[in-house]
Amino acid sequence: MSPDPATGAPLRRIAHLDMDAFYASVELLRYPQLKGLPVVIGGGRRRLDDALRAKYADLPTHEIPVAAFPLLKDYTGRGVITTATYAARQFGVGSAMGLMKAAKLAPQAILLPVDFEEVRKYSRQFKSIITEIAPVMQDRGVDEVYIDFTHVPGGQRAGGRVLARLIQKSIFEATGLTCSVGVAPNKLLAKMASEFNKPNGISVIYEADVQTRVWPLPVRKINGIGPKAEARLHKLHLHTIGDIAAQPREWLVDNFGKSYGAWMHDAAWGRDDRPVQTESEPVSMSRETTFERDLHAVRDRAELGAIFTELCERVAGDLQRKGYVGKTIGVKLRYGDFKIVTRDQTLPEYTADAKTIRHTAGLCLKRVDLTRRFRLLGVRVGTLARTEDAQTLRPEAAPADLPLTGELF
DNA sequence: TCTGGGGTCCTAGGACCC
DNA sequence: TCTGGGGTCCTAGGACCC
Repeated sequence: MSPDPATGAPLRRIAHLDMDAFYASVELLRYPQLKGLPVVIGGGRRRLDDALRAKYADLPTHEIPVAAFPLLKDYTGRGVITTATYAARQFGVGSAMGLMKAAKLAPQAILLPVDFEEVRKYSRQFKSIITEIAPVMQDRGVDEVYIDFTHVPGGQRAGGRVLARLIQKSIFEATGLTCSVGVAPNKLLAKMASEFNKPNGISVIYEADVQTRVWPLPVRKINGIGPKAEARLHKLHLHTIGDIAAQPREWLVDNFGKSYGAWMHDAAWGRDDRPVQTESEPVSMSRETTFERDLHAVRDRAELGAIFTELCERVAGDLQRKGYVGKTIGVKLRYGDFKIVTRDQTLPEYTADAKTIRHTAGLCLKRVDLTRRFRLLGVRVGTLARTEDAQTLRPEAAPADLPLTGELF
């Protein structure tokens, strides 16, 4: 089953590779004594492990006694789980779950904060191993990629399984990290397939497998069907992907709209011709923060002003470091009831200047209801261009000498 | 003591232009 | 003189993903 017997052209073979419990696995490299134990990564506001590292500064990290690690039950504050080890998942905890809720389910689990530096280091490393073997790779965040196997030597052997194993093995030998791979005719199916055999597994599927291996799955397994669409499908008595595939396209279009309905029909039939894209330009950059307690624009003005300024400075720093400027400045608030509002404003010129961003974001803030307490504040810059391509607003041409710190309005 | 942070894409209405 | 159509930009919200 390598090339198409009719045309002789190679079969399209797309892989999706997903690092297993990536953030947690990276920590286990540093603390191998925690292997097999329930470990949860997340939070990070209280750096419980700072104390740990300070206390055992004279010991290599792998010799720190297990009993010394911070436990989930001792955590207080807002935050969610980024990743849980498979041992921790046994307790019913997993990604995106609130830490306080998780603490009730797995009080004895060890809790470590996210170490972005370390995670990014391993992310770069595993991706460069992949591109050395198979150059057509698309980034999908820190721990996932799509890879086009179609024209890679050996990419057709056993439907891609041989190449998948080579990549898996190369990553493990270089880093000690495992991953799961799905190989399929397209990205949509590859993404599903990579979940079939986790962790450290490989799953190969063909077009002809859609009926037997994909149709029995719940609708949520389609990447792009989230909780809202799932609920609507359930109301229409559609529970499996096969249930969707059995509906006429027009019926789906009538119920879900021209674009989403048609896409859903294609997805249920395993059809997807999106290319693996090796390059992409960012659309926006943002920074946001959730406060330890809900804040009020008037009563907590000084604190909010400082946070606001810092968010603007960080976005500006991100833009400058990465060589971008933007034209649309916006703010985001999340109220105590979790309702989100956004306001934005487009400038006549591009900028990456903290003061200009701060001033414009401040104008946006004036347009939202600030009488209610809120839990999150964010600053966003969109409509980006590379600095060297853009006609930018020079900082000294920005509205001068406005109160830019400690002042929200 | 529910519910992070950084993104993308889509929709939809109004402004504005030809 | 009774109501064109297309196109683009801007803004706000929402779904979804990792």
